[in-house]
Amino acid sequence: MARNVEFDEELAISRAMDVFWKKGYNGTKMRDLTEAMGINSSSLYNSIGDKHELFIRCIKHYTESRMAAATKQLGRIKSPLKALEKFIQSSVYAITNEPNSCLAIKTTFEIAASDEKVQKVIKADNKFTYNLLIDLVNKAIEKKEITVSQDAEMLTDYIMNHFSGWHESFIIHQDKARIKKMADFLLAQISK
Amino acid sequence: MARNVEFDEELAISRAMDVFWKKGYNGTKMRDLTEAMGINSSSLYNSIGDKHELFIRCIKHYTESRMAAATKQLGRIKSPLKALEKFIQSSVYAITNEPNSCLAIKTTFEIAASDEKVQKVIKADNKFTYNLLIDLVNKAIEKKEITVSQDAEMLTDYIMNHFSGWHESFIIHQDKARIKKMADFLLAQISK
DNA sequence: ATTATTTTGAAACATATGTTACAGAATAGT
DNA sequence: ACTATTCTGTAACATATGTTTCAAAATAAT
Repeated sequence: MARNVEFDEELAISRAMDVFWKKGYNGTKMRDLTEAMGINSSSLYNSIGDKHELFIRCIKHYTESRMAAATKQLGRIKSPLKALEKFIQSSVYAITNEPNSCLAIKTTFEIAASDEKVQKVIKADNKFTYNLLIDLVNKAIEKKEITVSQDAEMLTDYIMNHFSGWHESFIIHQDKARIKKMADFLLAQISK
Repeated sequence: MARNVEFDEELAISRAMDVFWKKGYNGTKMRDLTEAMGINSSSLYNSIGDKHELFIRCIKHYTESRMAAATKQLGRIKSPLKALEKFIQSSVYAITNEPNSCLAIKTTFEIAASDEKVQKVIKADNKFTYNLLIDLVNKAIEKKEITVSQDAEMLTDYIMNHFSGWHESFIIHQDKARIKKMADFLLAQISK
């Protein structure tokens, strides 16, 4: 028996996410957010909550979108090693072509250590990727597509942990070729 | 013909560094800094400058200390591969025992992409480590201690780029064993 | 059409924040 | 001891910042 929300909440979250992505949590001001979202702060507080709650929504949006994309992309690939390759190559593409480095990694280094709620979202995202990859690694080991190590857990960690270094490298050098060479070497290492 | 500065500037910088290290650039307030440094803002502005200049001094202090420590530690080791091992093991120790993750990496992800002066310091630090390591890698390749690849530049990048992933992992899981296993695997990979 | 309820916009609020002003204290060189 | 100069502490300043207030607008259900 009353008025409905006027703005598209998902679109607004996505716009806010872009601001946080570029400026970080502490670097983003409420006025940056309301301007980008195209709504007034009273509407924001009324429908979503304060800055921190909005940030949580934004990083959830970010991580959930990535999860959906990864699941979709890897689903149809039969060879587990080929799927791993695809995942790594997609990461390289994102790292070297997106305007900002990964929001999850930036958030991890900026505030995850001191913000429990944020850490929970980051952990969930990490766990998802870990589960996705360890499944592939296990299958690849079974099929003898991977023989470099039998320790699937370590190997999954090992693979995953390359991405933030690649982001770091790209922030510093903006050199796509360097990232590609490292990725090729990683792939060569695990493909034997 | 006048009064001298009362406080120990290097000590004050070191105290300020600890605050930035823990809270990040945007998360640190001037009053956090003056309190930790034990001086008031007029002395700070009078002797060092504004927040940004102080930050530059702090990250320079951080990176220069690390450079000195690395040079000192690796100088006496004869085998280049052993020196690489030592560097990696020292990094693992720092990552899993220091109260905050690397200030240079945190800074890279927080503001290096949008702050030229900061980026310059970060680049210099990166270049120093790169030069230190590529020298070892080249010598190790010459001595046939490393045979996994002949591309010293790529291999140096490859080794260096593990550290931020290990930091990320430790922030998320606080599990020393996971970092150690990855480091051991990396060492096994390059030691053949 | 009325009503009860919710959303929205403009403005304001309380506090935080980076920085400066200035008077007095301190001191290196004379 | 004097003096010119610099440093220090207190307080304040101007603006930024996260959040709230409240009246008016909108609308779903009756």
